[in-house]
Amino acid sequence: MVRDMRLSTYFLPVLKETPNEAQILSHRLMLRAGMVRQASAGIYSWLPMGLKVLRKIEAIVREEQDRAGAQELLMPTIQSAELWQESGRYDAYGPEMLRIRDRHDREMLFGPTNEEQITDIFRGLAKSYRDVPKILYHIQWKFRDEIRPRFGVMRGREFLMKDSYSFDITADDARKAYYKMFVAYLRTFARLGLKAIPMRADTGPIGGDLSHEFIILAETGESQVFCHKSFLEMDPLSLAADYDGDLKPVFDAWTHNYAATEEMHDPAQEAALGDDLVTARGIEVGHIFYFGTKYSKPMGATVTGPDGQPIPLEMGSYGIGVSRLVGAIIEACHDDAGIIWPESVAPFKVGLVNLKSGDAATDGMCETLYGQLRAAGVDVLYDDRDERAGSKFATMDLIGLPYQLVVGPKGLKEGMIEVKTRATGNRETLTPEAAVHLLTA
RNA sequence: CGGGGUGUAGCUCAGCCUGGUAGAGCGUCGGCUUUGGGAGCCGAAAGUCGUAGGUUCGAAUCCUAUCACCCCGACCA
Repeated sequence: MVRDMRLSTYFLPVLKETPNEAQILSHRLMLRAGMVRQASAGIYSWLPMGLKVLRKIEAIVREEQDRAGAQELLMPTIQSAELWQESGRYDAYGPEMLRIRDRHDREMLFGPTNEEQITDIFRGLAKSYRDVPKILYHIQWKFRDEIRPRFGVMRGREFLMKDSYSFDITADDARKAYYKMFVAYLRTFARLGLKAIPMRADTGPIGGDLSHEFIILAETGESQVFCHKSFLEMDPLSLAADYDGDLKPVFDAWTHNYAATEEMHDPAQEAALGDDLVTARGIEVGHIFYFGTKYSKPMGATVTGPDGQPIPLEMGSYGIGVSRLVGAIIEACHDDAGIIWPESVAPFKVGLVNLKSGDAATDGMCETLYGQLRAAGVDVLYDDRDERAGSKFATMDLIGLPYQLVVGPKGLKEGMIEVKTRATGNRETLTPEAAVHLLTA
């Protein structure tokens, strides 16, 4: 834990007014809460509190990938054009790819994704059918030179993405890898405090039925989505995910009901659902594909089979927009006063509000509580500034920490302090001991 | 890339039409008073008016070019 988290010294440049550059809500709140600063169109610097949230999301994504048996590595942001020429995508990608020349005039690019890179790694180092199955992933910055970046970090040009790649020798095994990632995604988004619904996605020229977008529901979502209402009741964390077992039943349970994005929807099926149909706005936060030998064949990625013959690798790729999730979570979790962080990704669990900085009694009590909570491993942001109460409350509501621990002279006279739950607005008057107990439980 | 819009103090904006050498609120800094939901008073610092040309005695203001950013569309984790 960082040594000291006092607002008097923490770099949290909150804005009272909304900068003109931001239109969408999450973008406004991120700027106002001092989380990011735009560097140029679609490119952002992450300020301390924004980075803290980004890291928390990243950690959850990583834990769930690891749990599913994926192994983390790290590939570079800058790639050689040669690999992309091999797969045929160097020309296909178009101006969305940021192309760079190094001092020797060699063609390079800032990676928009890493299929070629991972295929190159795997073909060079994995030689036998015994080297599969494998799922490899990394969490790395990508660049896509979008025609029109917008919505703040939700559609930036530079973005942090988790991308996994699976390697198998049969389509059947590849499907098992797909199920693992499918389940890992359900768990990941649920842990992030989101209701994510897998929806059939367009597989493009590759064909097949194995591609899903994970869409979270938010009123300000970018696209229209349709699904059976049963999805709203399903809880991914309640199911036991045995990654060594058969995950097909889980996959089936989550895919047999109707769910579709605007591009894929089917009015006939929707009409048949009747009252069970939910129409909502959604934000795509993950996308998984099975694409077979699309890259392994042109790039010559094979392993030697039991019979001594080369087998082209069956592959899939699985993406999560990590930086996009920061904005997406805010879109799904906010009110008029500001952000309401799910506890799992909150930059701090508790905001300690000293209502009368400079008063011996409140200062003393705050120091005591601050020390006790930190000793118990609770992430606390202590507002020790010499500001008025109203301003402190407004700041706390804006930055959306799950709990506000309010210490003022009035309450202290009675030996009491207050705990406010940001999500519900509920306030409880408690003794300091009870409050600490509540927040460390 | 097509269409629309905006660039003036850290932020939100006024001033531009009708040219005369830059303002307000918030924030910041100092002081006093306040102290349970973005307080009040006094004082201060802070802007090559996006940039470059042009017109003019004189340009934030008029003209031209250019850059940046935002919105709608096509495209996307």
